[in-house]
Amino acid sequence: MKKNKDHRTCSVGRVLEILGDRWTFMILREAFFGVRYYDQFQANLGIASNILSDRLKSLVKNGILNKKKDPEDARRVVYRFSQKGVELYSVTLALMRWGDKWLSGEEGPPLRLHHKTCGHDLEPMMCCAHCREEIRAFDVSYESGPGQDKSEEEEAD
Amino acid sequence: MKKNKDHRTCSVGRVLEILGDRWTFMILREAFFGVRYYDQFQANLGIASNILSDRLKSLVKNGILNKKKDPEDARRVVYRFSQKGVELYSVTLALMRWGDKWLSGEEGPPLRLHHKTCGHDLEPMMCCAHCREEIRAFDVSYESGPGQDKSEEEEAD
DNA sequence: AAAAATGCTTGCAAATAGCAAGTAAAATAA
DNA sequence: TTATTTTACTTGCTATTTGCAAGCATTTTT
Repeated sequence: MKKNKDHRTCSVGRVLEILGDRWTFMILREAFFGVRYYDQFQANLGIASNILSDRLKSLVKNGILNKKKDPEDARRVVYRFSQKGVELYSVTLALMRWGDKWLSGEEGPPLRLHHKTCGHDLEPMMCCAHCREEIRAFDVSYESGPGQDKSEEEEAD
Repeated sequence: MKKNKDHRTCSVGRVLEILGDRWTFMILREAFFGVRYYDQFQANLGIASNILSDRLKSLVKNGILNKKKDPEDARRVVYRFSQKGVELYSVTLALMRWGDKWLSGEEGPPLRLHHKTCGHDLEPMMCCAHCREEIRAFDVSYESGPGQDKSEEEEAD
């Protein structure tokens, strides 16, 4: 991808530079389902091995996955989430929830989630940490934060 | 992308078939910031015009954006979110929140969000709609749902 | 009537992904 | 102890996708 101008800098652009391709997030999804080894990723996803290798390297480089030798079998390499990586779970849930609602056919969603914490079926929801109300797009306004690049800033439209 | 085997079918794979490329989600981010016209998307993102055209078509085809002529200027085409599309806001927030936390430098996040509903700064959080607790990966368990493809189902690992 | 704005399309070059084969290190089987 | 298999890759080539520059058809402004 050409480096985008990302005029109105926000973190979404930065994240998508790491995760915004056709495979990276699928790899993470597998990892959230417990996959840890190269051959499992390959078998479950049907991804070309050079691409898988490249994406795993990128995820490790970006501190999302940690790579280490399996102490039980030195041929094996174990890929595990770092704290940074495991916190992408909210993105996974947001994607899954939207897909369950809008892309499932008559049959309903392919997977059911259960919230062990409260014992109920899990319906993930993006809420305000302060008031715990569900967040809708038109309830949010934006101001430039401390990390905004002033040289590129412009009026709201 | 080669059609992936998506062995353990879940909605994330379906969603990423629509949104999982280098540009589609950036286009949606711009739309969440109020962009409605072709030339604005192009100027803000620096995307090639053939690719932008292709992605907008795909978003319209998938019912995420609606396309209509601007009644005030017949040259202009207005792209607006459908309900299906606007509900991708939770994904946008999840990405932004993670990027703010993990990819901002010393300076802090580039954008500050304000929750008009409660009047406080917005810290988006993925929570359980039932108990309103924050969801963490290891608090969730999975069962196959009604839409699971039985022919491909396998034991948990 | 001519020029400019807008939203595209087209053709070609460059970058990226996919496929099949090969390799190196470690484990297991003969 | 050697041969075979497993695992995690790499390499070289082909196919697909993206980027760039130019062009085009409406509609609006001058």
